[in-house]
Amino acid sequence: MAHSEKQSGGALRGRRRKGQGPDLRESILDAAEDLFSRHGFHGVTVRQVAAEAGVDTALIHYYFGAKRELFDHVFARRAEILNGARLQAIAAYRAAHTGGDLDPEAIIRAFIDPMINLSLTGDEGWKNYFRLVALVNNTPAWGGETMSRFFDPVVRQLVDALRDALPQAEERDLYWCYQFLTGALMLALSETGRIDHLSGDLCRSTDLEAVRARLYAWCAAGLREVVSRRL
Amino acid sequence: MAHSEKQSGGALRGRRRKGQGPDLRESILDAAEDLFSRHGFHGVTVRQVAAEAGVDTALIHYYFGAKRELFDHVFARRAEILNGARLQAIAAYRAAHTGGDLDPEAIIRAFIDPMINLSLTGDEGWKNYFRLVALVNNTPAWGGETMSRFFDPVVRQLVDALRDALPQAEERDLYWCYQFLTGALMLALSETGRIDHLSGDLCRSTDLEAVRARLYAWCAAGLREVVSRRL
DNA sequence: CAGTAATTTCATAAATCAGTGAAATGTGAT
DNA sequence: ATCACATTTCACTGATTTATGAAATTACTG
Repeated sequence: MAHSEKQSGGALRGRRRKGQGPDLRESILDAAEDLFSRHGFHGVTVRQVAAEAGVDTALIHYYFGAKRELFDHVFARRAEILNGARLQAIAAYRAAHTGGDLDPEAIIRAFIDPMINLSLTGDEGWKNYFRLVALVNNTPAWGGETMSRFFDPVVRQLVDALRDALPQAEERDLYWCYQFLTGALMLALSETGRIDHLSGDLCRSTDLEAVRARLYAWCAAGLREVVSRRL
Repeated sequence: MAHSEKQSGGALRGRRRKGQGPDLRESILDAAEDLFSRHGFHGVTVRQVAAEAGVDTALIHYYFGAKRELFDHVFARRAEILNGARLQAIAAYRAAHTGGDLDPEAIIRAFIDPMINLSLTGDEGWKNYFRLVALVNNTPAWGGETMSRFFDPVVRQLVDALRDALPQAEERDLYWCYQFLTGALMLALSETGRIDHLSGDLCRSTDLEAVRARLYAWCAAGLREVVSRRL
């Protein structure tokens, strides 16, 4: 059975893959990512995933086992890349400012930019993935636990850096600010089109450069204010 | 058929209701609200709703027709109350400040407070409802359209008031700020418990007074900064 | 080419789903 | 009491779901 973790590893990957044709395993993940991100876990059937990927449903079970395992594979696939990019961005900023003061806004940029940059590559897969993360983030039943499992380490790096930049800040406030930040960021990256309709197309959900610039300002000013008010 | 709109109106309500027993129609909506808010539309079966409400599945179809119509009834039920409270809060602030300057933060409060207050009543139904709205807000497939249908009018009132308070602001920036605000607000009201776990219980998702005070500061400062930077 | 293991397809099991029609029950008016 | 109508329950259908086991196919190795 290929969906056991042992054989899904990289050692056999070279042997498993054909020289030319499309990688069906990745095609399945792409199709699942696309559909799950739009309709949620329960809104998608493995048959639909199979149809979009152009494979038989049995093949999905062969590679990934149960439907929930397929979902977990989708969620995990890009998490490492994203976390790596974020950790590197935060570390790079810290390395470049060892002696002097740390700028909270720059730290926030290091946290936000990797996501926006990945989405701006135009890779539809990343857009789907961020929609999926936003959906999970707002799923009370198991979203919090899932988010924590994959993203807590990098969030801790963010909070650590913000604490170093704002040593007078109360610990609690940093966490609350993170929650506000991620709520705004996730919704923006979902590109639901609501803002377009609401503003009469004055704003475009897909214009992530507009989001980026304003989100910097929004979060940095919000953080400063929350920290400085004694609540 | 009771699920036709004609007979669902209020005229027959008095005759339909028994003098004593529980209102099964409301029980069904409560159960559906609870389950939909936790697992999403597709994550809930009509049978589950029936079980939680303690009624037969056929009764749900009798009252509400198809499953999607049930969902729409749940979503619409509290929307009017919420919109009324928000419109009144905005209007009240405007009425109290006809001559002088308008304070953007006070306008934001008028938009945020009704939601937090309703959630703080302790009525589990309202908490479920806000979870549901947050879920819909982050549902790309049909969430944007649904949100617009129910909440656009009150959002326009918010934007109008902010424009009056900040006449020098660019129109686009007001909409972007609204999006950031609602992303943070919806996530906070979802009370997913993630912030609790992340902060080592330094923050409590359920402590909406902590959210309220910080969200005021966060949004007001963010708005000022976004508007003042020329982007 | 023969042999072996991985991959892919086929057929189907077993459970569950949304939704329906008719019967049964309750309720209020006359 | 009886009639009309609203409500509730029961029994069920047809479609669809996840998932499996076996067969067929493909790719690689010696």
